[in-house]
Amino acid sequence: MSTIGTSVNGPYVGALMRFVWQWVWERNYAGVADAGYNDITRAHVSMFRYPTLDWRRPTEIAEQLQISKQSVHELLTHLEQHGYLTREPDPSDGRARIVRLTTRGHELEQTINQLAHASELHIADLLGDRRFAQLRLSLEELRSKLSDE
Amino acid sequence: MSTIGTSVNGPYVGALMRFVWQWVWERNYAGVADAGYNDITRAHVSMFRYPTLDWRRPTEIAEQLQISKQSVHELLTHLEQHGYLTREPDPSDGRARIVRLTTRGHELEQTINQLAHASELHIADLLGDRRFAQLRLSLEELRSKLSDE
DNA sequence: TCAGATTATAAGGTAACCTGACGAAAGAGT
DNA sequence: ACTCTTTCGTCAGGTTACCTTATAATCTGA
Repeated sequence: MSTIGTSVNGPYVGALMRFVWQWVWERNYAGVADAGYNDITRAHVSMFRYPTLDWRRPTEIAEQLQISKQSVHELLTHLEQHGYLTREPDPSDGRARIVRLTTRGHELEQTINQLAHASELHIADLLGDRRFAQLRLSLEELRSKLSDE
Repeated sequence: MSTIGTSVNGPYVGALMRFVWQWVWERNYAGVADAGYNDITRAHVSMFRYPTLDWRRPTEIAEQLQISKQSVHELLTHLEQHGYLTREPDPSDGRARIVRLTTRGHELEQTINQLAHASELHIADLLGDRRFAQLRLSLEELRSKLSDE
């Protein structure tokens, strides 16, 4: 029995996207663990999905991850305790702090980015360049239109 | 700043799929809540993503949802307490039980299926029939190849 | 027949979130 | 300069959705 929901004409694209995304995510997280990062969880890894954690403020991170400031605070505390980053006072705002990645943190970030890139290449390879480009174009259009609503 | 990870040539398709899938999922779950189902959570709704919950065994459900039997047990207990299903003994196996949807459970299932279908139509509409068909074909191919690995 | 597997369930634990409240600092209006 | 409101990070405490381990009942195969 399939694990994918079905419509009249075949599986739902929503369900298919969930499946592919989960495959990528599992692969990427496993890669992080295999690289020797055994003191962080999935939630910590997903904080790195942005351009970078370096020079960012906790509140800003919370908005982009769509989780509460408190959750971000806890995740940052863990990463700080394990030597991935420090939180320094913001010279331009006495209330705020700024996240600074340590060398170890930069290495982790680079590992995560390389894994994401490798998964991307893998998918492109399975689909062929032409269809991969079409896929990305359609997905970008969906993202753009859906975020306008 | 974008909430989507970027590669050299644009956003990662993995990140884009997460975005679209989350949009669909939020919309569907909101639809369930709007239909008046306020005594169930996201976890309960996701149990209905399969063909049907009717006539299924808890262990079977656990395998397909990829969660533990205990988690399934708790979720089923909640659904049973709120009148969506009953668990009856399996005549062919004294250890096992069989999930039976009540009328209320069937109504919920139908609501969920209609919402999923509506989201599918919405996406098809945004993309146009031709590109939607291409998208589904590519996603199906990815699912098929990825699950073979 | 009886050892081993499998079913549902119980008990207890944990990760990843949440809300609400707070002091400190910033910014706006008077 | 002085309040008023907002925003920042943080603390305390709670919930949800999972998990592992264990167990009684039952089934299965040698």
